[in-house]
Amino acid sequence: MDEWLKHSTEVEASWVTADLTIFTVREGQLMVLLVERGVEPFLGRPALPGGYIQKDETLREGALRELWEEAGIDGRRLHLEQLGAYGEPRRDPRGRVVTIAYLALGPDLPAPVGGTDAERAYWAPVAQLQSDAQALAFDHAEILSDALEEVRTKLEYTAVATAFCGDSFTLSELRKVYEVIWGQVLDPSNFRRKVLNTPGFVQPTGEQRLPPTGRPAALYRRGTAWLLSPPLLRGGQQS
Amino acid sequence: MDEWLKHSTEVEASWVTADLTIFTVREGQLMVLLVERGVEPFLGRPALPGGYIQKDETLREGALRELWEEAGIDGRRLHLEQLGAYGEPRRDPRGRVVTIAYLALGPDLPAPVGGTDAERAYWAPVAQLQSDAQALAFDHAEILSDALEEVRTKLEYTAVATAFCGDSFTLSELRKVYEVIWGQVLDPSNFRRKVLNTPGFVQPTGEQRLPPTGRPAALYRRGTAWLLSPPLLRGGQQS
DNA sequence: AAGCGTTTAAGTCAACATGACCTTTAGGGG
DNA sequence: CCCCTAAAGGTCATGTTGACTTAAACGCTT
Repeated sequence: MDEWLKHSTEVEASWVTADLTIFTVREGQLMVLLVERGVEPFLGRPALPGGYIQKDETLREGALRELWEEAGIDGRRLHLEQLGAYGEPRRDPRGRVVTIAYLALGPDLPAPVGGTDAERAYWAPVAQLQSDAQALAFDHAEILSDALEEVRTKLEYTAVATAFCGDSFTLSELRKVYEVIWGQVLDPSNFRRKVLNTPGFVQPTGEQRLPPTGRPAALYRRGTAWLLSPPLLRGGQQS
Repeated sequence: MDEWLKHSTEVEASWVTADLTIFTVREGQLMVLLVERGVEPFLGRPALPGGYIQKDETLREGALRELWEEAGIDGRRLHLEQLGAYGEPRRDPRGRVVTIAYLALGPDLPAPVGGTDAERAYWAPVAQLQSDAQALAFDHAEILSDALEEVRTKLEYTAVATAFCGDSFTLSELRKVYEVIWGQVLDPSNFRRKVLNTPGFVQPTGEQRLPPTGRPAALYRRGTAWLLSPPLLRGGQQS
């Protein structure tokens, strides 16, 4: 590979990893999947799941493989999108490691199983992590923060909220996703009106679901639209 | 570095590059900066400017350095944001190369000077490139397409349009940015009302500018807000 | 079976935002 | 001095929003 280096000896090979920020809504909270590191550096510290990209896989394939290896989660049914690359020269004490951060979203996911490196995988409430962000390994606190901001924004102008719901869901469940992630209560009636008036956001299945108490709720599945127009803005809704 | 590889011999080091999609508005068109490649592969083919990230620089610093080396443009005054990572295993015939794509925006920029690798740098109209996208080297057509989509969307809900204008600008100039990038004509009066009613989007300088013909236009500079609320949606404006 | 609590569903209304269109203002050039 | 042009500002019918109220449909209790 050395013959490519023409102008500078300052170029060197890097290791490329994929790290995943996996969000789900559980018990009325936004949760993120963390692993307890089983190897140095940051041994024993919580971290986002991730690992090295292999020779013949795409970045996305690598992210999916790490998700499976480290937490036993099949990511093919999750919403998975790239967040961005993080490559500060000293973000990893071992050398130059550039990580490609992925954002994954899913409905209330199964409890993760331990990974191959004897890591322990578990769901952690995001709200609680914000206070002591120092706990996370590498620059994972920054990645998590960016991921959260990304999700909050995307809720407004895409149908990404449906990724947190199952195949069919009630409007209350969908609203709960917005409320948990935005951290604000939304008016049920206005929320319903907006969602139903946004073409392609959701479509009724015709089925119903019985809540623990109260009137049955109609079920919906996600519609064909990804971009919402008009968007669902979190503005000054008070109550 | 080899002691890190525990589970697989399938991991190998990668080369990490930065590629830039630099947009500007010139002559009523959206233009992108291209270079004619001076080395193999894709010798002589147009490509986005870019090159290898060096040992001790951040990804962003590398992007800025390549911009300077390949096109003689000082990017410190440009809006520069990361687009994402592109890492298909065979995107570069020389081996595993992961590129971090950056999006740069600037006001009508000076004609670029040739780069160090005897590349010729020039502005190309984006609209014209869409037709024969095959002309670009590597996966740069895909990167360009993603960059364009990103800019179109960000115009709606951020003040990024001001990055295409100089330090002070008229509302007509700002509107022209939207019209060129969205490819649709906007009503001048309604555009003015929306921009001025969006808190922090622009602020008046008190100065005026004389157009070639017509009434003098008030000058504005960018305001303090980055996110626009309410956003400037491109919906069904007809005329 | 009548009443109650609860949740979904649907309606009301004033305030505000939007798109289409029109009028006025302020320059330069003939 | 009139005309052309572009900026600036106004009008108005139509939609959308947030706050709030009312109706419907279930289980549960009495």
